[in-house]
Amino acid sequence: MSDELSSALEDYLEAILELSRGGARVRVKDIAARVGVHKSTVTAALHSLAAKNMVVYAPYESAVLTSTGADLAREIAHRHGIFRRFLRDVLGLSPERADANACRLEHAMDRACMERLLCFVEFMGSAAAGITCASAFDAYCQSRGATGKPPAAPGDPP
Amino acid sequence: MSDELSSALEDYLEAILELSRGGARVRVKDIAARVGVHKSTVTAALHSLAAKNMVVYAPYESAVLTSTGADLAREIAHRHGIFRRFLRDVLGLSPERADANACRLEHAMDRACMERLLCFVEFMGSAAAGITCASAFDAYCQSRGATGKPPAAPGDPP
DNA sequence: CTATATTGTTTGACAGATGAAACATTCGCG
DNA sequence: CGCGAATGTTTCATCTGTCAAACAATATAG
Repeated sequence: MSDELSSALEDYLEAILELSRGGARVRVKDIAARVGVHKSTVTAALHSLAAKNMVVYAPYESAVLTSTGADLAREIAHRHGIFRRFLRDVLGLSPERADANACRLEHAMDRACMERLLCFVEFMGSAAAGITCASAFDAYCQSRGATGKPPAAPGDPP
Repeated sequence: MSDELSSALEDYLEAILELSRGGARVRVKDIAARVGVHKSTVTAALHSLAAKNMVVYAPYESAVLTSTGADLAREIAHRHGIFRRFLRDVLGLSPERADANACRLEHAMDRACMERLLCFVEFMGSAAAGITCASAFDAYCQSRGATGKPPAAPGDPP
């Protein structure tokens, strides 16, 4: 009933946005593959999103984001991108790991924090800080963590 | 069956750890109050945690963390602390907002990322960077966001 | 020591997310 | 067109996490 979507539904919305970028119809099969769930789960999610006016959905037809849905999807993708940049460019993690973590973090931070984080990422990307801080951070990491790269956590992909 | 706990169970574990710091027995009522759920939900969670060997639990008795459970609880609390420091000290958010967000973020980042983030928080807290970067970041925020504090997001507590 | 207040548990209901399998539809080729 | 492959949907079952209310145990005041 609430107007807040669950993480799961946010993921579907994001997937639909990405898949619709190419212009082709958004297939249940492709959403399922992207999110990593069964097709029937996608159908259920589409019903749920339609009930919340996030997509227009009719059986056997391509799901289309409503303007509300598209706005939300863009916001989620935006959050994802901010986290990815932070993890990759500021913390220096691998793109894969940055992305995998961004996928989960994107659902957990409120708007005010996100804005501040975006500011910070941009700040660190600016000439002034980028050079000063980034290299200083790297040196700092070297000085205490041997490689500077985080030690591969047992059981985690590299 | 998996050895990974859900966010919900991680929250209970963390609550039990905090509540047991005082030395007093950990009451279902207090866990419920802290996590913000009904008492019966806590009982169910305790059964679940006991089945995963995270707590030793017998009806009407105080739940006690196993050593595995205590380790995990400490790790979660550690993550919480790292995020809180990052949000408060680096991004400059209010302690309340930092804590509220840390509560959710703590379940979403993998170990390698956390270690790197910890490094970063410590780096930013060190004399070298703390002064240089923090004040530069503040200036940067001022220059683009009017107040430097993120604009109050509609619907969010201040 | 008992009555009462406090605390904890059980039971039953429900919503959300998921998978499997049976079923239905649509698409594309010959 | 018409059949078979690909795609999508329904139905059914399960698992989590949750609450509410009835119930049970414990603790405490008198």
